Amino acid sequence: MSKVNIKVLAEELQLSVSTISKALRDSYEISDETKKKVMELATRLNYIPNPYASSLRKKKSKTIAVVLPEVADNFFSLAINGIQSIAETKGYHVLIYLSHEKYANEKTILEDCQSGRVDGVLISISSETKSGDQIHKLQANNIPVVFFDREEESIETARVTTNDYECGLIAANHLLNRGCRRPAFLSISESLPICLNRIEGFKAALQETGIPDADRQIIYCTDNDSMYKQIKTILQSDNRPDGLIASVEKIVTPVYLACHELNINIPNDVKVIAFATLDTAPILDPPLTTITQPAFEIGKAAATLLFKGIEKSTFDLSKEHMVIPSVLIERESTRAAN
Amino acid sequence: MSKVNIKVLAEELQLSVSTISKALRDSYEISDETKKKVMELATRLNYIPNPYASSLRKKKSKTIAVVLPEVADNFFSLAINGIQSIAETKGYHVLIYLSHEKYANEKTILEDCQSGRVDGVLISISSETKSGDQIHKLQANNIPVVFFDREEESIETARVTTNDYECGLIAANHLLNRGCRRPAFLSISESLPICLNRIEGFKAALQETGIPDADRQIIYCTDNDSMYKQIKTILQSDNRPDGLIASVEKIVTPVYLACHELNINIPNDVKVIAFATLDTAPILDPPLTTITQPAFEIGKAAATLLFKGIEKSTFDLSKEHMVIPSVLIERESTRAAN
DNA sequence: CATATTCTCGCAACCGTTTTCGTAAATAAA
DNA sequence: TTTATTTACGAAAACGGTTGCGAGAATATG
Repeated sequence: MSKVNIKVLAEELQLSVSTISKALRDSYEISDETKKKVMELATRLNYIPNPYASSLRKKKSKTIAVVLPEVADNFFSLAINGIQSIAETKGYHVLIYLSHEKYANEKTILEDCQSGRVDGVLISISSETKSGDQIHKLQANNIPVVFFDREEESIETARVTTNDYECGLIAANHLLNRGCRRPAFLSISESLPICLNRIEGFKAALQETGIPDADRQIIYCTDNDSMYKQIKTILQSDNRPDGLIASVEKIVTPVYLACHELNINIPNDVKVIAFATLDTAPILDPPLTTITQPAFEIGKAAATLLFKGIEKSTFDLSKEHMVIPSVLIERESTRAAN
Repeated sequence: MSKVNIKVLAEELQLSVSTISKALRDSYEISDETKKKVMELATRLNYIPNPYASSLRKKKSKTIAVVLPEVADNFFSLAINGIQSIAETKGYHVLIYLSHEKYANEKTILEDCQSGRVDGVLISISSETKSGDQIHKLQANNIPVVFFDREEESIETARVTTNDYECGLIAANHLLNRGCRRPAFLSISESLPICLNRIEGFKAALQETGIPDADRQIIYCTDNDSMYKQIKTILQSDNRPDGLIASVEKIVTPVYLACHELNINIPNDVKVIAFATLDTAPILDPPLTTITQPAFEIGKAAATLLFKGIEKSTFDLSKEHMVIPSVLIERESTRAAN
C-alpha cells in the first residue's frame, strides 16, 4: 500500500514538507536542483497527492456535478460526452447525479452540492421542478450553476439551450406543409421551458395556418409507464391526429409501436416528427424525421461556460444565454402523400 | 455565503468543536439535551458538513469511480443507471470517467484513482486494453475493483458478465437454424473477453454444424469512423456473408445503412442479429433480433459487489464471478425464408 | 568592505472534521 | 461519608497538503 505522502518524501530527502510541496508545485522559491531531486523521488516512489487534503486547504475541488433527469437517453448521453470532453482538458472530475425526473431527488442532490464537494454545477432540471430555491442557495454559496437544455426560468445564470420555439414552429410547419391538418404535440411536462417553448412555436404555426382550435391537440405524456397506452388511446380517438410531434426521444418507440399495433401507417395515416438525437432514426420503419439537437455541442458549451464562471469570479454568467440551433432532418416518417 | 462550519456552531453554543462533532454524529458521549440544541442550530444555520475534511480524517471518500469506454451506448447508459441506483441507497457518490476506448486514457484515470479520491472502482475496460498493471496497482492500494461486462482476465477480482460464450453459440445457431450458411461475426476487439468468448461460441456452433472454415468469417471493426465503409466492402465481397452477428450495439446502424444503400434485403439476403439493449430494436426496418443484455442488472450487481468489498475488508471479491444471462429476442431481421 | 538583494528553504498556521484521552461533575455503591 | 462508576464534555492531535512569513546564505551593489 502506497502510504507515500509528502511527509515521506520530506523524510527521505531531509527536507521540510513545505519545500517538497513547493517543489512539486514548481514554485519559484525552490532551486532547480532541489526540484529535480523531489520530482525524481516522487515518481520513483509513485507519489500521488491526496486531492482532498489539497481541496480542503485550497477550497477548490476540481470537481463539478452534472445533474440530469436520466442517462438512458441519447440526448443526455451525448451531452455528458460533451461535458466530459471539456472537463478532461481542464483537469476536472465529473460527478453524475440522476434526479429520475423527481424534484425531491433533485433537491437532495443540490443540497449536497453546497458542501464544497463541487466547484460548479451543470443541470438539466427534472420535469417536475417548478421552483428555483435550491439553485438560488447554490448561487448564494458562490457555486456557479449553468443550465443546459432544461432550464429554470426564474434563475439568473448562464444557460445553453437550443432554439426550441423556432423548432416547434418548424416542426409544425413541416407537418402542415406535408398535408397535416390535425397535428398533435406530445409533451412530457407542463412546466419545462423546453416543452413550453416548443409548444408555443407549434401553436404559432397552427394559428398562422388557421387550423381550428379543436384540431390543435397538446397531449401530456407525463407517466413513463402509461405512455404506450395513452398514445394508443389517442390514435384510436375520433379525431385522430394526422401528425405527431414527439417532444423528446423516449416518446418515439411507443408511438411507433402503437402505430404498428393499430395498423396505422406512417406517414400515410399519421406523420411523425421527433425531437431526438437517436442515431437509429435513419433505420427505423419508416426512417424518422427528426429535429436533431446538438447534444454534444450543448454539453461542451455549457461546460465551457461553467469553467469560465469557476475560474474567473469576475465573469458574469447571468447574461450568457447561448442558443445552439437544432436541425430538421427530413426522412420518410413525414413524407407527403402523392 | 454559508461559511457555517462546526467551529461556528461551537462558538454560537459555547461548546467545543468536538462536542458538536459528536452530537452531530449522535455519539453516546453527548447528552440528549445538547444533541437537540446542536441539531436544531445546525438545521437553522443550514450547516452542511464538508465532505473532504471528513474524508481526509476518516480515509473514506464515500465515492466510487465508474470507468467506461463511452457513454453514448445504451448498454453503458443502462449500466450507469443500475450502478447509480445502488450508490444512491448507500449514500455514495459516482464519478464517471471515459476512456474513449484508449488504453492510455484508462491508465491515467486509474492512476488518479489511487489518490484516495475513491473508495472503489467499477470498470469496463477499453477495447485496446491488454494489460492489468494499472488495476493491480489499485488492488495493491487496497482499492477494490469490480469488472462489469468487459473484464481483464488476468486480474483476480469480482466480475459481473453475461453468458457470452453461450450467447455466441445461441446467436450462431439461431442464424444457422434460419438457413444461414456463411455467417460472419463482427467484432470490435481482438482482445476483449466479451468478444473472444462470443467468438468462441460462434465458432463452436459452426464447427458442430460443419460449416467449412472458409465460410466462418470473423471481421474486426476496430475503427469507428471507417466502420460503415468496411461493412459495405464486406457486403459487396464475393463470398458475401448471409448472416451477421453484431457484437455490440454501435455496429447496428452502419450495418442497416449499408444494407439499405446496397439494396440488400434483411432478412432475405442477409440475416442480422445483434448484441444490444437498443430499445428501438422493435421498430427498426426490419425489427432487429437481439441478444439483449441485462445492462441495468449488471450495473446493479457490480455495484452491490463493489460495496461489499468496500464495506467489509474481509469480503473476498476474487471468487465472485457472477453471470447474468442475456436473452435472445427474435424479430424480423432473422426470419427464415419461406 | 559595508550594505542591499536575491535565492532557498523551514516554521507554523491553516483548511474542517474525527477521535483518543483526560477529567470534572454527577450519580451509584459501599 | 467515602469510594467507584457513570455521564458529559473539552483539549489536542491527527488526516495530507498549502502558504505567508522569517531568516540564513549567497550574490550583487555601492
